[in-house]
Amino acid sequence: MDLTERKLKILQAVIADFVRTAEPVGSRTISKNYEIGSPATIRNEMSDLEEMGYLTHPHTSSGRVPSEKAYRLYVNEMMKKRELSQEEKDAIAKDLYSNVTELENLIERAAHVLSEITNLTAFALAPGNEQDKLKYVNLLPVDDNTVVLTLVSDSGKVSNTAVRLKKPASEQTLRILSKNMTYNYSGKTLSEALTIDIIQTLKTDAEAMVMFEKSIAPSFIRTLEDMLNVNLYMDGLTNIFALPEYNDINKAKTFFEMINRKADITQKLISRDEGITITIGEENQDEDLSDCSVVTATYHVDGKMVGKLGVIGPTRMQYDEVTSVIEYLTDNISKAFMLEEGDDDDL
Amino acid sequence: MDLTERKLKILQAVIADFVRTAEPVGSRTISKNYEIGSPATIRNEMSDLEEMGYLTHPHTSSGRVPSEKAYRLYVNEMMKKRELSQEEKDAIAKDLYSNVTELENLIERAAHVLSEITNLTAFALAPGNEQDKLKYVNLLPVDDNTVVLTLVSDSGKVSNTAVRLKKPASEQTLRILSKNMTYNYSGKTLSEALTIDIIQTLKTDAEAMVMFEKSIAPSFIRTLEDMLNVNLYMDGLTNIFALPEYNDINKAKTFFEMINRKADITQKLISRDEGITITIGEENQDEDLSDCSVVTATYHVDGKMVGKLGVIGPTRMQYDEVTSVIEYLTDNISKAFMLEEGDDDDL
DNA sequence: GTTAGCACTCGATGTAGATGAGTGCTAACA
DNA sequence: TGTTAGCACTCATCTACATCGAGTGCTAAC
Repeated sequence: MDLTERKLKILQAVIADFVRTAEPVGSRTISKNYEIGSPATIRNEMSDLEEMGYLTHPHTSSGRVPSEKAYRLYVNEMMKKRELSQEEKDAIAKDLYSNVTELENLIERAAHVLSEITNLTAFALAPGNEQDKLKYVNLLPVDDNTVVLTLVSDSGKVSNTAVRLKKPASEQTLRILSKNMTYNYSGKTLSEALTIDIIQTLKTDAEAMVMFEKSIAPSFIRTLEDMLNVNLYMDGLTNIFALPEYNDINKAKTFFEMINRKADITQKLISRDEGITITIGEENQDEDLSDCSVVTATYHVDGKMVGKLGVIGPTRMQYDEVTSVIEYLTDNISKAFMLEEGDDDDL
Repeated sequence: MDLTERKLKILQAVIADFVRTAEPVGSRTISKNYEIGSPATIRNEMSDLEEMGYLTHPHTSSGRVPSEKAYRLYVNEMMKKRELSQEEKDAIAKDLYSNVTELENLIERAAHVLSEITNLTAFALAPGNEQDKLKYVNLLPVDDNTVVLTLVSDSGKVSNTAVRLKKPASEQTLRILSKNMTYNYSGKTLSEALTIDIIQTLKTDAEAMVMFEKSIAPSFIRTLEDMLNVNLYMDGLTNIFALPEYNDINKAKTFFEMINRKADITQKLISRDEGITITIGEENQDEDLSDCSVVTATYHVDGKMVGKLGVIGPTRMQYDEVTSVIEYLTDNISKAFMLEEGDDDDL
């Protein structure tokens, strides 16, 4: 079956309506608000669209809801870039630079502004020491339940962390892990290290794998972040309470619990690609994010990526607006960093 | 009317039951579980207790709920100190010191452990540069809507913050405010400055007062905190979802919004007295906290207060347990700091 | 290919009655 | 005089049932 012009028009209408109201959209509504045809015609088309996987049906007698496939299509093909008006831009910039004294502060502010405009949960990743490389990784057993994780970086940063193990580890397991970690991590930049998933390489040794996942990894990530001096800011957390999809207390709870695992989020964000990324629902690796969409953008200094800005919200979000605002904000941040770099001489 | 032995016993029973179940307690329940007398007798006594303000009555045909006055009485007079068993202490200590490498980290960990044990929201205030004093405070107008807030401390720290005003300010207002702030803040330590409420002294000038409250104060507090390097950690935020009092989405929302205004909380906590403090419901200055209780304790180094640890929860909380755990944790933190001080020579 | 018409589905809403936990009051009892 | 049994009354909660209406799918006519 083909996605005819009219089908696209209807799909767009359903998405637009559903994004606005969060209620399943019926054929009458669309027939009334758009000049497409009678309810019956639209019903037929919607039925086709459902067959093609773009719409779903909460129950027999309810309207249609866009599927993730529909959002993906919309984002890839149908979404027009929403140009911000000069007034909007001015308002955002004004907001962004108010109360801002330092760059670090600007990042935090950007998350704030972003969450206010989009009414979603915004996050920002402040720049870290991206160039620094890991030189040495070691696990030293102290007693049955404790090991010391040592990291040394090229720039000379040293970190020793005592890690309590959930279960006692054999010396052999520790040797394997230590060797494996050194092999995989040394020579990598700190941020690269955060993105590497060494679980794969441990598959041969279940014990080592479990130990790494449960005991070592959290401390390791935390230490890397500290060394990177990566800072994650979040804002607009409570915005989700205004969304009907989180009216259920359990949904809200799950969301907050997910958000609270900061470390996870940082890892996820860091590993994202350059530029604007839109990840919809199940496209997210993380199960907890499977009914959320995440939009991120990077900001740069000297052409190097240094940080991220983004939002998390329900798959039903105003992708066009969100994208535009994030883009405008990251542009501004990049610009601000450039100015700052120039300013350095003057100070 | 007198608080007879029996009345106290009944009150204690109501509190114990209500803390456990969050349901209004009826006369039959108490009659069954405690050897006090028949339901009718207990009803009569409860009626008296209500008249005296210790119990309330959600509606005619429901059981009794302790009032804040009852909790206050309980905390002051009836509560026995709950001694932690050696096992409990060991478990807490084990938990506290796991994954801990630095003192800063210990504080964060303490908040974590505290929230896990109490199932409430815990916070911890990490030590800052308490001795440093404010030397100079100034407001410099830049344009109608912007002023630069300058703070200089004894130790030479300087901070310039551009503050956007909600409303344009007359030069006169700025002069008044600037003078007032200098007068009130200079010579004070940074943490003292955080506790001073200069709103009082501005009452004569409504415009200055509003401007201070809405525009200046947030930046001022923030800057002070930065200079102090005070860090507020929170943990167990999502614990409230398990509490029946927050089953209502709006309640949860209000709670999170309150918690998110970190600055406010810091201010409130810093201004708290030494030792263990229990603030119940309306006793809290902040309206948003009016159905919460806050328990805090200080930890010390060299006899000087350096930080705080505490929980926020519904007025219905296990005050005895919470108090014991917080006390044990702050003792441990103080001890750890002492050791660290001693260790310095070795490193 | 489009549309009007109609039967059907199913969640949402509203109402009435039953249930039960709990109170307050009265009168009898120790 | 304090305690208790008994009883009428209150009120939130639950269940069953009817109703409503938004929306669909299908058929037949245009």
